[in-house]
Amino acid sequence: MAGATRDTRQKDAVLRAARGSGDHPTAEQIHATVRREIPRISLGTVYRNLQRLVAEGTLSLAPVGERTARFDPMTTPHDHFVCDRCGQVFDVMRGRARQASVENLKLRGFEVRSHKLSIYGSCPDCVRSSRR
Amino acid sequence: MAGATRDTRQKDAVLRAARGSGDHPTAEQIHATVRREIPRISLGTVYRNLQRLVAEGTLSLAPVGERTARFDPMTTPHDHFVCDRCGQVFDVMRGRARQASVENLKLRGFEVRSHKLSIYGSCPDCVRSSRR
DNA sequence: CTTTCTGCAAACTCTTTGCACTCGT
DNA sequence: ACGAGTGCAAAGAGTTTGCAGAAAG
Repeated sequence: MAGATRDTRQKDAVLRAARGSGDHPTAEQIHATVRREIPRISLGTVYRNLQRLVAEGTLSLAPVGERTARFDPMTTPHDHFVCDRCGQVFDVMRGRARQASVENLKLRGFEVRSHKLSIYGSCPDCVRSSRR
Repeated sequence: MAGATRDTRQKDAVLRAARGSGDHPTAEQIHATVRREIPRISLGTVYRNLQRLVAEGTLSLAPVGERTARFDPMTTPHDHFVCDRCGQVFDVMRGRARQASVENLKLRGFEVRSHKLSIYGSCPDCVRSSRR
């Protein structure tokens, strides 16, 4: 499942930029970084490679509720804290209960105001029609 | 806090359309609905009123990870299930533990594949600088 | 060699905004 | 009357795409 797309200089540079950011960069930020290495790389190419990397599971999308997509180099399951003021996104270790994550953040000096949980999968109707 | 903005025919119609949809409609869908009542209403006006209603807490934003915003007439805290196949968004009652919500959905015939938790608030740095 | 990827620029989608006018209070 | 809201059309941000040429396997 890993080698579905070709290995290009651009794709490699995009992945390294995403991983090296130590953050949850936008496509623009990744483009800016990669340009230092490949000055003529286009934003379109960055987007195409980000898509491939997400499809391959090498990157994931951070669920910040903004208009701009943010890419996440950490692919193991974890949660996120989004700061309302400065916009920074922090990784949060995942516990079984929501309450645990929240308490832990508070102890570390975060002020928690709200949270959103989205669950993904197939609804009963779609499960049924796929079995037919 | 409720009467910050004026009460117009358009705003009222937008709210009724969002509530009457029985779903998590997009701005376009709301526009289409309201047009049956106010044919000359513009999409810009729909957006402006949706913004006001969200700011007033009368509507909220459903955190589906799509590009298009979806508005949610239910303003009491709850979670969401998003079907990967048909795109429908379901409301999920909120329990203390994530596990509880997930188990409950499975019992009701949903197939759960993943979930995303985003926590919002202020990070330690911003908390500190706001107290100064 | 063939197929996929690239750079470029144009197109697209969703949302916001400036303006002159209208309506709520 | 005055300020906030409206319709319209144009602009904006973020992302996608068609194409001719370049590069990977």
